[in-house]
Amino acid sequence: MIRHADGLSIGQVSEATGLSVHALRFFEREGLFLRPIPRSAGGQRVYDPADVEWLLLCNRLRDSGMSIATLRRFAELVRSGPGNEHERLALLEEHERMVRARIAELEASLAVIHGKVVTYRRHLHDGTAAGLWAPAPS
Amino acid sequence: MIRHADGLSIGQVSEATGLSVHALRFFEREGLFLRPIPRSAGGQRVYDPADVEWLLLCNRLRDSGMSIATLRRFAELVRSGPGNEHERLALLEEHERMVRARIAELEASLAVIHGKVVTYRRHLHDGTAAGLWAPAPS
DNA sequence: GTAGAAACTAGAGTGCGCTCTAGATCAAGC
DNA sequence: GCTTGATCTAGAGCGCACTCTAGTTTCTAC
Repeated sequence: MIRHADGLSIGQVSEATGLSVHALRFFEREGLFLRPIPRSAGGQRVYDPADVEWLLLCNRLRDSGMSIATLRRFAELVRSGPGNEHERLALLEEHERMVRARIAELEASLAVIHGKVVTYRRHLHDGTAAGLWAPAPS
Repeated sequence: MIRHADGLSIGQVSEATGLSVHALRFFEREGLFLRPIPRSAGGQRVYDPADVEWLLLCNRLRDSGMSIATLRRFAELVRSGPGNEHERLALLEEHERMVRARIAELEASLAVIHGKVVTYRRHLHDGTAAGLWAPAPS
C-alpha cells in the first residue's frame, strides 16, 4: 500500500479534532467535507491536514451553535468554488450575529443568576431570608 | 366557581411566560413547580403570580443551559423548605460557572468567526484570495 | 501466519426537551 | 340551550445530532 505523505487515518483525525470516528463518518454522510475523502486500497479513509483544519473550523461553528444544515450549506458553497464569496460572507455574518445575540442572552441570564447567588450568600452569611424562595409562595 | 384574586389560567401563564401550555403541563409532570398547582372545581389549573415569577426564573436557568434534571433538583431543594440553602447556593454557583465558561467558549469561537468574516470582506473588497478555503484544499 | 487492533457498512437506537394527537370536558357569550 | 374556544388526560411522535450495533474486512506487529 502506498502511504503518501500526510495521509491520516480516521483514528488520527479523531484524535486531532476531538470528533469521534462515528461522528467523522456521520459528517461525511451529511456532506460536510469539502471534497470526497479518498480511500486506501483496502477501502479505508485517507484524510489530509487540510481536512483536519476544515474540521477544526467546523468545530468552532458547531460549538457556537451552527446547525448541521447550515454547516452543510456553507460546505456546499466552499465546495462549489470561487464566485460565491458574497454568499459565504452573508452566511458567516449571519452566524456572527447569532453568536453575539447568544452571548448577550447568556450575559443577561448570568446577571440574574449571579444576583441569586449573591442573595443566597448574604442569607447564609447573616441569616436574613429576604429574596429567597419560600417553600409555599405567598 | 370561585375565582379568587390573582387566579391565572394556563393560557394566561403561557402568555406571561412564553412557555406553551404543553410545556407548562410537561413542567408540572416533571416536578418543576414549587407546589402542587391547585385546580378549579372543573379540574382546570389555577396558577398564581408567584408561579409565574418562578417560571420566569426557570426560563433564565433553562435559556442559560440548565438541564431539566438540574432544574428539578433545584426545585426539589426549594420545595423542601429552609435548611438546605447551602445546597441551593452550590447548585447556583455551579451553574454560574458553567454559564461563564460557555460565554468564554462562545467568545473564542466568535473571534475565529469574526476573523473569517474580516478575511472575506477584504477578499471581496480588493480581490485577494488569501486565507479563503479553496474548493480542493492543497 | 496469526493475533489483536482498527476500520468498514447499513441501519437501529439514544437522550433531550418538548410538541402534538385524540377524544372528552369545561367555560363564556349570545 | 348552543356554539365556540379553552382546557383536560395519557401517551405517541418529533427533530437534532450523534452514538452504537453487528457482522465483516483490513492493517500492524510479532
